[in-house]
Amino acid sequence: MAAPLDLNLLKTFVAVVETGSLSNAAPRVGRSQSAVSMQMQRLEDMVGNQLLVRGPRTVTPNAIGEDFLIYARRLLKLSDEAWASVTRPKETGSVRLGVPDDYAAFLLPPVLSRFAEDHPLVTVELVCEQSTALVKTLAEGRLDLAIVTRLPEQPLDVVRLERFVWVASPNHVAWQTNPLPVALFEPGCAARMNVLQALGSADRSYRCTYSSASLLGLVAVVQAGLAVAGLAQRSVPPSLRVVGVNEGLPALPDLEIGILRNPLSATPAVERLNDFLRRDLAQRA
Amino acid sequence: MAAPLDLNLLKTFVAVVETGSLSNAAPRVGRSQSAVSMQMQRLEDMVGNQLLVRGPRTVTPNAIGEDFLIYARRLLKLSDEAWASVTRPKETGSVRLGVPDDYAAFLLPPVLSRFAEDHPLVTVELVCEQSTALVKTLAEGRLDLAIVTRLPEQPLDVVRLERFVWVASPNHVAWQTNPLPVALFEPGCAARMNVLQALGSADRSYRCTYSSASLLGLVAVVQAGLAVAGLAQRSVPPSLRVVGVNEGLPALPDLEIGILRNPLSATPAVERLNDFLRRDLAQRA
DNA sequence: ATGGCGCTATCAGCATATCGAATAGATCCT
DNA sequence: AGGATCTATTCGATATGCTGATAGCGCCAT
Repeated sequence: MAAPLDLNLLKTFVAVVETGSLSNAAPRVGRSQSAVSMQMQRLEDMVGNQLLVRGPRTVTPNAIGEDFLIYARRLLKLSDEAWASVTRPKETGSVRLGVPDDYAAFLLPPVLSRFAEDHPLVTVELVCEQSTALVKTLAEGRLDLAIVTRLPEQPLDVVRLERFVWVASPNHVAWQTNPLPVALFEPGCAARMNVLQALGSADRSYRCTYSSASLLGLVAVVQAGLAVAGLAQRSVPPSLRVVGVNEGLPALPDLEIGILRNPLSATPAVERLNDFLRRDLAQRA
Repeated sequence: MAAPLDLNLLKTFVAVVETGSLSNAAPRVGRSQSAVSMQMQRLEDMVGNQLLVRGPRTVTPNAIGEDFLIYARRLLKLSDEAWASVTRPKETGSVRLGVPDDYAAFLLPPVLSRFAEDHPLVTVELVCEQSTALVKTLAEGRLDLAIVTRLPEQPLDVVRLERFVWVASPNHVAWQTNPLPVALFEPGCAARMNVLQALGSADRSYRCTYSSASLLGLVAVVQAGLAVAGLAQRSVPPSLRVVGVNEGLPALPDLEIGILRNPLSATPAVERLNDFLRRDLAQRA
């Protein structure tokens, strides 16, 4: 029997093939470009065959490399399964997580998907409300964790800043109307306060044409050209366009995101999700 | 995704479980006992779980270790397949291998099985004859390789020593008969010469009650209690028992095993099998 | 034609991971 | 009690893999 393959080399090989270049694979596997280059050379030396064709702009697998790629993926997957079998978390149970609905729509799905991968036995119940309502629901003990936007003067451990932008319909110029037609989230919402504060500071007169807790309602009004609105940049759907100072609108301050924790919810599952969210949100800031 | 597993550690883990101890696994993976000890510690640290239970004389997997063992074996097998896919030898063709029939019965099957795994496209034709006959067949060009027992004064590169023992029926005491009834292989055979030489040196009178090239014939005579015989220890079937100096029989010298090569057989396939046999026979000495 | 960009390959120096040999400690057996 | 067998640990050597810098090549825009 030959020496077993080095799965780290295989992981890099897969990343190179999937990204199409050594340089782009490097951050993916947490190595420098030169390390990746040498790893691939080493792998080819070990197996005694060329696996990759280096073009001027892209790197592609040759025929042997394509065969090998299938095995590489199978081995890495099986390695993951082996990990899971031996490090299988024993945490079960539910976590009630509160989150504003714009985050539920755009920020959370990949996060929760990754958490579920690592913690297949933990159930996450999602409650979508505005941040102020979440604070209240948590205080009443009906939530374990809540992702919230910080209100002025509210003590909150901020784990992330989120850009906050004006959005308008791509086919209308609602911002040229006076007073400015604005669609706002419910009173008490940090996003609403950000908008009003900016308009107040800029001495810009406005008219509130729509007020709702619903992100989708806001998007519909803006898309119809009836108003502009302030949204977290990450929440901006493709049907709207970002506008700003070029259109004579005042700059909007960033939103500050934090995680609140119910002190009475002390299960390992809550602990895990809390840690996971903290790390993930901070990483992707 | 976690870092991929180190398959070298898994290989060691499998060897430890299969041999039942760290010390016995060490030569199997080509490492010292201390390296094996540290590897297992490292593996357990990495996965965050104990996998092995260390007893005073044996090491066994715990429940988690048994789960992991299954994955370890699958990963190592898949790694072998990946190797084969990328280093698939293109050697095809046949190799005519001559071997004495006691080796054919007991020594060769696992060897050839392993060779076939690594060289699925090579066909091995097996010719079973006594060593002296094999030497002749090879010289006539009808064999490519031959495993033979060295005759006195024969130049042969010995790759292996094989213990040679007296065998008798478990239900009879044929060795107490005078003159000693002996079943022998054909004249010219090294095993036969070993027996006669030992008896001559011990000045023990004997009677040849059976002479044959057939291992099975010898076994039948001995099993019936009609004679004793000298066999390579590895060839001794369960139906016979090993006897020796305790029964008043002279010690038998080891058999010397070597591989002969037809100089005109220079194909890559012959080369491969030759190398493979050399390595394998020497390793299991 | 030239310069800039994007990419891989290579080199030198450094950090660290792994190894073997020696030894300590524990258990078992005679 | 002594010897054998086993695992764990320590220490020093060294092999290995890494990063950062740079050379070389091809492509593209001016």
